[in-house]
Formats: sequence, C-alpha cells, structure tokens
Amino acid sequence: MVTSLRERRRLQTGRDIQMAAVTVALRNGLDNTTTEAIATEAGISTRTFFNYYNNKHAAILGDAVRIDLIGAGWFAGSQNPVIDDLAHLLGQAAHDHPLDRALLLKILEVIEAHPALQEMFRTRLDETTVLVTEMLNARLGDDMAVEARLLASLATQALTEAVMTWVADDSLGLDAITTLIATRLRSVTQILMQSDTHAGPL
Amino acid sequence: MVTSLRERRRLQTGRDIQMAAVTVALRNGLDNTTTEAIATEAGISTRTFFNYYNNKHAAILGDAVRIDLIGAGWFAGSQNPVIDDLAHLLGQAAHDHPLDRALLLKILEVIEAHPALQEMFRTRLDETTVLVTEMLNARLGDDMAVEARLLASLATQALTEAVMTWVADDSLGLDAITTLIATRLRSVTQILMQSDTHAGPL
DNA sequence: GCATATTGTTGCACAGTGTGCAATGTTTTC
DNA sequence: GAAAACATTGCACACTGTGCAACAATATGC
Repeated sequence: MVTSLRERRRLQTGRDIQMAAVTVALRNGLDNTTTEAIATEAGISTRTFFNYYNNKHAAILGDAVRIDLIGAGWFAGSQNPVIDDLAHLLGQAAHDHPLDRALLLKILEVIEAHPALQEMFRTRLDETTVLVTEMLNARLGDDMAVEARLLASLATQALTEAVMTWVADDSLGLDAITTLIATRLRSVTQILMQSDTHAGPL
Repeated sequence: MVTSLRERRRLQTGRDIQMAAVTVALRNGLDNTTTEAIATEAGISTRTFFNYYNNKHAAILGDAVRIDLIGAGWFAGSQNPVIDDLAHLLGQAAHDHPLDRALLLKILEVIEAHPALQEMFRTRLDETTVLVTEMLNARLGDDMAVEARLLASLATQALTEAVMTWVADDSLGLDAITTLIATRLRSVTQILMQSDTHAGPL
C-alpha cells in the first residue's frame, strides 16, 4: 500500500469533488447543479472536474457505488449450496469495500429524488453481475449460460437489497449482509417452488 | 382505434426518426452520430428531432424496447404455480406488443457495439419490473416486499433472455417466449435448491 | 366552404456538456 | 538540482437540449 503524495491528493480530490457534488445536488436539486457549481464548491476548475469524472452523475456516485469481487477461485468447485456460496461471495465483497453509511445515505437521497441517477446506478451493478455470471459459468458449465445470467442478476439484486437494509439500520454490522442475502434467496426459492408439485387450498 | 391524419403522421415520423437513428448509428458509429445527422437523414429539423425524443439513445430504442403489462387482475389471486403465472403474464405482454424482429436485431446490433445504450435499455426494463413488483406484492402480501422485488427483477430478466432467444431464432413463434421463461425459471429454481438439504458427492 | 382553434414544424438564441491542446505548476526520480 | 512525469488550468470548439415566437398544417364547428 504505497501511497505517494500524488496518490493521496488524487484520491482526496476525487472524494472532495464527490462531496461537493452531493452537497450541491441536495442543496439546489440535480437540475440546478451545474458542473461549474460543483467545481466551485470543490475549489477546482471546471476542466479539472472532467479530469476526475465524466459527468455529474458519476461524480455523485463516485466510487461508493461499486463492488469488486476479489479472488474467488474456490467458488467454481465448491460443494456447498449455491445460495450460501453466492451470499458469502457477495457479502465478502461488500465487507472488503469501504462502505460509508452516511455517504451512502446521502447518495441514496439524491437518487430517490432524481431517477435519472438510477441509470448509472444500475450500470455499476451490471459490472458486478457480469463478474458473478462468469463465476457461475465456471461452476455450472457452459450449457447453463442463460441460467447463470439469471442467477447472477438475482444475486446482485439481492446484494443491493441487503445493502439498502444495512444502510437504513445502524444496528446492523457488515456481516448481516451475507445473512440477509442467503435468507432472502431461500425465501425466493420457496416462492418459486410454491405449489409446483401442486396447488394448495384456497 | 381512431387514427386521425395527425396521429398517423406523428407515429410515422417517430418511426422514421428511429429508423434514421439506427441507420446512421450502424453506418457511422454512435459516437459520430449527431442529432443533426439523424434529423437530416429523417428529413426534419434538429429542433423537431427533440420534439420526438429527448436524445439520440431514446431515438434508437424508440418504442421497440418497452413492455406494457395489461389488465392482469387474475394474477393476484391465482392458485397456479408462480412460475407459470409469471411466464404467462410476461409472455402475454410480449405477445400483445408489436415486436419487430428485424428492427430489434438492428437495435441489438447497435447496443452490442455501444454499451452506453444499455443504460437506457435497463431503465426501460425497470419500468416493467416495477409493474411486476406491484403484482407480486398484491399476491404475496406486504411482508414479502423485498422478495417481490427480487422475484420481479428475476422474471423481467428472464423475459429479456427469452426475447433475445426469440429474436435470434426465426423458427420460434411468440408463444415460445412463455415456454422459455417458465422452463428457465424452473431451471434456476433447481440450481438454487441444489444440495440445500445436503451436499452431493464429489 | 370558411373562420377559428389546435397542433406541428422550424429558426434562433442561449445555457450547459465534454474534449483536445498547449501553457504552466507540482511532485517524483536519480 | 535537473529532468521526467503528472496535475491543473484556460481556451477554443463541437455538440446537446430547451424556451420562445413565427409560421404552416390539420381539425372543428358552423
């Protein structure tokens, strides 16, 4: 973890800009938030803003909304239930990531007020979905490609829901995320099996 | 189905613009596709372009990528397996919608080359997901809100995959979509249950 | 038919977005 | 401390998207 002065400044500036973006967006509304306003709030030039983020949406989400999966070769060959492995994999990812509850709350507040931001939010999630799909492909085999995509999309969505729950509840630790994912995936499985052998009573 | 001259023209112009947008995007690449180029290709002014679509991405997707659920009160109270009901609901929606295979193929070709378009694609799907979520909520009860969202997202994704398969295979009729959704959801359920009672042999 | 209301198209002005480039600063390297 | 590497900025420029007002095309009522 070698952090030169440059690296630290670059990281800090990136965070400063994000903070400025979120602040201005909450204060003035996203529509009245120009890149110029964000830059001024962050104490930099407009041009520099674009050296850090492609647009104001990206600046608001920053790196906060982004999940990286780390070395998980164990996944392909595991004999444990898929649900537990997925929950563990994604829970671990959330665990390793510096999730900032306060910041996330603010970001979610902006997103809630401005659906336009959800687009980029989903795109970020899709990056994770692609990674999960690859892992599921390795585990299930190539003839299950479609199922792998479906399952990956479901799992990623479960992660999102779990993080939402975690964000909203101070008493929850990061470990709760793994549990939440597993529990809910089991719950969904139950519903999917409902009356599949046959219909229940009225 | 009263179609005044105005209505017909408006619809036709909308389609003309979409065609122009897809054509230019395939010819020059999305990055070299200006709204001006699209407008010229469609034989209208730039200003008029923006009277029809908010931006070039929307113009390319047009109304083709958009699924409406129609009156489906039956869903909430049905006693059939959830999987079959979801497949029927979504299959019916695809059925009622004027899906144009050739146009969809072109659109998908543009999307494939330009991931930026996927954002709006997903946003369109999300509209459907929201509707499905509401129906599942009515069926499952409010204490299953999270599960409803997960399931809706899975089902919508299944619909997308089914449409993809349908688009790519001339021999498939629209009815195949319902079957594909049901089959794959069952397949996913199987995977989710895998070794959940307990681990299989090596 | 014809007058009038409604809706559609267009040009124009204008604020905002995003990028290439070159000048100027700042940090790193040796 | 000189030279390389990288960061910040201003400037020019092409493109996006919207409000507004003029004008054209269609619809409506008589």
